[in-house]
Amino acid sequence: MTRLLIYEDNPQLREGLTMLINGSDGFEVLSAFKNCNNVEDEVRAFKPDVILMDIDMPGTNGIEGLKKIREIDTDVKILMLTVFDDNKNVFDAISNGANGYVLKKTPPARLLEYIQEAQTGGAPMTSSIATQVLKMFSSLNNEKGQDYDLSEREKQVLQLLVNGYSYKMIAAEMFIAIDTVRSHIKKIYEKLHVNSKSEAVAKAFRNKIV
Amino acid sequence: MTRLLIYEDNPQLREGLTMLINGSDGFEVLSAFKNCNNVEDEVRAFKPDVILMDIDMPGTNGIEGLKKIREIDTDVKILMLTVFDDNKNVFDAISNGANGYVLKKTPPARLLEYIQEAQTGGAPMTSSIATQVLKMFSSLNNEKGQDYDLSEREKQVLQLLVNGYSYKMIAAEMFIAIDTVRSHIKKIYEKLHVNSKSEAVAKAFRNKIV
DNA sequence: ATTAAAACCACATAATTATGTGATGCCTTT
DNA sequence: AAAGGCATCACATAATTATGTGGTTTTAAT
Repeated sequence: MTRLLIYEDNPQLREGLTMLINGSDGFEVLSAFKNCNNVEDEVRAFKPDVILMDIDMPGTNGIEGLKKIREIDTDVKILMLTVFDDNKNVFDAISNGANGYVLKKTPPARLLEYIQEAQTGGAPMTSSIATQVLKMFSSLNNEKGQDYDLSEREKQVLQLLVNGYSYKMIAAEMFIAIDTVRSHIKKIYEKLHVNSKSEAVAKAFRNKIV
Repeated sequence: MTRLLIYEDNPQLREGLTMLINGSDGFEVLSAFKNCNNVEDEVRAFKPDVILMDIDMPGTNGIEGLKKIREIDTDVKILMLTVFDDNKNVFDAISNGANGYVLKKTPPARLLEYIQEAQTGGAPMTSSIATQVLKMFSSLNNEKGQDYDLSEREKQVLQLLVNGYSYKMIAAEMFIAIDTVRSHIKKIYEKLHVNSKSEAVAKAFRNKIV
């Protein structure tokens, strides 16, 4: 038996969801609330398996509710409900430990499947939401800016700078004179348009050169 | 009519998929191959809507095949097939522009739905795969290590260091004496266990203090 | 063959950074 | 009331870094 709590401000939808779920074998709605004002107490009291959480609610919105719940319970499965596949909310929901993210227009049969999947450790997502997630994901990992035409040797030096090496240590590490290290670094600064070690290090991180 | 290419080294599965899809209204398998050796030519020749790509193939594996295809065609939808929800492959597939990622054990009816969803811009994923993705995602963004008990003022100073400010500039920016800046920085070094500006900057980035 | 870039080295000087030792006032916790 | 952390400032010195000028040699491109 999957035991649920529902948070949804729209009375029709709240009633509809409750009826649908209670009318299905293996599911039971413990209670349904119209806001998240006392979400911590409610979750503690009912100990549900799965929570359906509307994103757009007056007062404490769904993301806030999600955060509150995650502070006191990291296990309960939380399925976010929304009308839009809104980029910002998807990101926030995922970052804060939502287990799934589905559109409200999901057909009832599908929704029950999603609930079940969430309970068994899956991460059900409407495929349009999944698209958003993948886009964010690949953009996060593929934007590795320019490499500023650093030569191999210059990249090595920059890498060592990033690792906190002094000129002297770099010279020893690379078996070259300290003046050569200076030369390389001067060239690196020109190419990166900076004029200090820490700026170079910062730029290296920001542009994922290292 | 959704037109597909299939890449799958296992003859039984290849045949099975072809039969299944060809036997379904609205789907047509243009051709099925046992490896990706000539994937570019084949994609160019057939111009499919969707490609089913097995991950684990001898020779050019599915990830390599994916990369090859994406070099010549960024629009065709590519659905990765795999037996395991293997972390590393999921990551690579997503980073390289796969449109979906489903387990081979997906029931036939579901698979057809997934193909359709992929074609219409969705990102179908077996929910266990989606779980992986969400985990990677939130680990990427939530691991903000310790904050090393930096005071507010120290955080400000560190922030300015990261932005490439010199002591003099920090003093001006914060309306304090340069010696005070030194004090703060000395304390910061102690707390971060470093002893140079660039190490502090690097640590700030690595631990997402800034 | 000439050019250009990269990699290497040297000397010199100015600026910045690192480190130590003190000191004062404020606020919070004990 | 005392203790500790925080924020502020001062003076001094050593070390490191930034910058300029000027080289040689090797390698790759035109």
